[in-house]
Amino acid sequence: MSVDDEQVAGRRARLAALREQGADPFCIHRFDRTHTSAEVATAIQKIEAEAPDEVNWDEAAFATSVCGRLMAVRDQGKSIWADIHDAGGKVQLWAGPAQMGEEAFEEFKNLHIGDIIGVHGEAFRTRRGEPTVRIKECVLLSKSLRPLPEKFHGLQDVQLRYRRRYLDLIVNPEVREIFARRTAAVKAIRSHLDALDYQEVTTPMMQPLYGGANARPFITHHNTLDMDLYLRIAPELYLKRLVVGGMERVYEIGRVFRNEGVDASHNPEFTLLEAYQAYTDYQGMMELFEGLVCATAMAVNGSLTFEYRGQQIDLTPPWRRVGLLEAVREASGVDFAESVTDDDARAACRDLDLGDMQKDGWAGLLDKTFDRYVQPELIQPTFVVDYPVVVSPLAKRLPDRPSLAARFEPFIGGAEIGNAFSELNDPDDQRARFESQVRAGLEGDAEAHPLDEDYLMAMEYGLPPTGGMGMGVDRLVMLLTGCTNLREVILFPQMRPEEG
RNA sequence: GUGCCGUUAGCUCAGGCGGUAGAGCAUCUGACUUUUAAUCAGAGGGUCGCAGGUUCGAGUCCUGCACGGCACACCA
Repeated sequence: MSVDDEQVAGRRARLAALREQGADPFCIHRFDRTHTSAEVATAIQKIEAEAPDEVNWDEAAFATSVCGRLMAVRDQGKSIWADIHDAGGKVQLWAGPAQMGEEAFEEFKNLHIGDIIGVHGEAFRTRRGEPTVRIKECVLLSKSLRPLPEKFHGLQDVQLRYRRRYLDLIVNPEVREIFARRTAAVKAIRSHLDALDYQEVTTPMMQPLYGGANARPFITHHNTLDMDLYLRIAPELYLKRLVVGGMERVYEIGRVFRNEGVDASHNPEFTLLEAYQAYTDYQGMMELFEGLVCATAMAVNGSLTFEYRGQQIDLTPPWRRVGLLEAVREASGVDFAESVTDDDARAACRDLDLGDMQKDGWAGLLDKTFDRYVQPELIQPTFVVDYPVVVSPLAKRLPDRPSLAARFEPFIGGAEIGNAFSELNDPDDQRARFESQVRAGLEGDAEAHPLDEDYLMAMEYGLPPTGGMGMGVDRLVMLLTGCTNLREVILFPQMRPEEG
């Protein structure tokens, strides 16, 4: 018999005995708690604060009902100390035969670590200073049939932590803390935009045509409509339709799906914020970005400075702005503005450490050079501005340099955390850009945009000048919480099945 | 995709040169009325990731596979 069977069998035997006695814990529907663990501690402090002298807890103990998961038992024979954990923390319990009766005391000894219990009793503070509930009555609310991971080291196995996140949350308090901070971040993003009169909307996740980013989509099928649909790679094109419709400030926080590799900074589904504001441009989006990230940092860390991978980062605006081509020229010595053709660019890059360049054109080499020589140095928050139009199919041209787009990407700690631009609103130019994307697709670019006639029609009705931005929420949370793997900030990251 | 590393009890980890597998927590039994990683005494618990190979003998050496971690590559 394996140890698993042995421990599970012991717990099941106990459950069977309870059912035999007509005390099936799974038949209990509710428990009316009067205090959470945190509220017990607060109530005790309040009594102490109001007492003129030291509190006599023999008299001052107050009635309470608490509940949670049994996580530790310190059995001393006629006196048992135990801890239960609830959402906000833990509270100590004290069980003795005099308070709860011999029979109930013996029943208490039959509990297993992991059981969910409810307790009626009296709260006091022990001589050692621990807020404690002296048990008068204990109710088993749910039987835990499997042994929990070890209490001291917690759950370390990374696979188990992600595959059974509930165990990770039960035994690793710092994990609960990270997700609490993630929730605070999303809340801060929402209230920042709400305060600026942005309207939160939801747009289709299943789209007949995908767009708004360069990525390969997931394909699904609708049976009764008998049509393939794409899981969205971005909400962009729908949000801009709403701006055409007169919603001047809109945003969406939601999941997008990109059919690409999985690693420490990529999960196939992730949370993206996109916001659009009519009558502003990418300069306006820079201010929005600074405000959003600072508000989020305050919510997550209570500060505009934080440490990431040993580097001290300061988010105080205004952030540095550098031109993409200028930054690349300074870091690598190659001026892409002087190269016109793909061959020119390859020749200019021949001395750089870029690996195989055969398959790269001008834009690909620019991208590679930036990634290799510029991006790792962008530790302090930096807006990299003015991207080539050829890699920005939805962005407006700069009036004085029409080969460049009014677009920027913000970098923090060497990581790209978003993308923003003045939205292209010339439907003829947009059609030409789509057509060149379609050509790129035919030439083998799996991530090129398809042509979206319906979107072009919307634009022909008139899109006001508009600034738009997107921000990777998971990546921002990762930075602000000091996590170096995206999976640490996603509750259920995508994993391969364990067996073949 | 490539390289390196990992996979041993429910959990956390040891296992020197190849000789029938160990500890702590958890579980079970006993002692103990202020403990908080409680303590003390004892017991049970293993297809050593999977499949082959070498060998008299494999947790250990070799090959393949699976899953994961890190780095690089790809990707935005």
